Amino acid sequence: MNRALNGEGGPGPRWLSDEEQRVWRAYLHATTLLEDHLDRQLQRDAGMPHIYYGLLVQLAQAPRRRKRMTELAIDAKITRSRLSHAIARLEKNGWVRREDCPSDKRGQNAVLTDEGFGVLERTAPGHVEAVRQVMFDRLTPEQVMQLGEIMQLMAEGLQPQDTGADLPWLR
Amino acid sequence: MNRALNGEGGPGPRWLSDEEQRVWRAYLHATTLLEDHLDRQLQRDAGMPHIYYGLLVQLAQAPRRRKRMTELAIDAKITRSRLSHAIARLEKNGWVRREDCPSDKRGQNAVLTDEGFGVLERTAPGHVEAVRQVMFDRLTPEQVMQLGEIMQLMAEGLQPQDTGADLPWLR
DNA sequence: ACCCCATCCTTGAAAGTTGAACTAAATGGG
DNA sequence: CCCATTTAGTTCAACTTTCAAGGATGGGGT
Repeated sequence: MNRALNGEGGPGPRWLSDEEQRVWRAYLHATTLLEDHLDRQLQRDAGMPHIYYGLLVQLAQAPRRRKRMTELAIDAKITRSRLSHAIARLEKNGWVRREDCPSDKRGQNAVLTDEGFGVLERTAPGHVEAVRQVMFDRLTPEQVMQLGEIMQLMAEGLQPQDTGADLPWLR
Repeated sequence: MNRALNGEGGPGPRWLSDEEQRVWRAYLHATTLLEDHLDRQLQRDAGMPHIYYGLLVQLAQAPRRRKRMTELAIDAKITRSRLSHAIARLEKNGWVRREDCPSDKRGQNAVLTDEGFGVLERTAPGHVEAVRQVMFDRLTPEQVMQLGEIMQLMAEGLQPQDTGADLPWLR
């Protein structure tokens, strides 16, 4: 990441060009500021961090406002462990409750309560406005499209996948 | 964020269009996957999370490999409190040490040790490679340029600034 | 000199996250 | 039917982050 660290003469790492460094820094700068901004906005207006809010949104969109824990974890891109803690907290708030899964006795459903839905109804407009102010009100429609494509491409390189090393069926 | 939450008839919140929702989700998806990816990569290869690595990079780039705590906190976009804890941890690792600021007895400099610099030398290539694989190897030069501009614009809407409310000189 | 207040940084407790270990239940081949 | 394996979810300990409070120094006005 830093040219000053380059001190050898081999084929060496492919350092970033000045332009690439500039873009990478802009990316880090913007994404961290935005995440901090949304975390504060939601902590203030909804009493929970962004990721917890996202869990409620997922549940609100799910059929019958409920979802299996593992599925929810995958959709929200968090570990099952983290989800366990998060749901425990949301349960204390009365916004979510747990429910045994009828078809699989190991399973749990997280269910959005009416109170939880109410919180979303009250806070979603402010949240959307915050997102809009930072992203969509500042970009041209063309840039929005470009951003969508770029993020799509980056995500494709990050799909939870094997590293390619040490796969049993390759040994 | 969710049309299903819209239940009133007033002027109402400006919900996101389908296209905007798609882009927003792609953004969240890609940025969280990337941050997780880099955190794991660095935790594995360098024994610290991405943000701590960033602190070492800042110090490596600073004159005499040292920086005032507050300045470092601002550059790394974290609170002073968080920085205090982080530097304490890096100090335990022997990668950073604290130094009283000669000109201001309240001040502290964080100084990158030779060991800390060594860690960077060893791990920077792998980190750059990780960044490259996800971002620069997957985007066209034009997309890289577009991303830079977009991130620049978004950051401008997020500069640590007043909310516009309760400014003393407006009362 | 003195006082007031801003700035610099740290601290401690509470909240959140992580990764590994663990329990329970489902699954599938002998 | 049995046992080994896999899957679902929780729990524990270690670590990180946040928030509010606090101690110390600097600086400007009087």
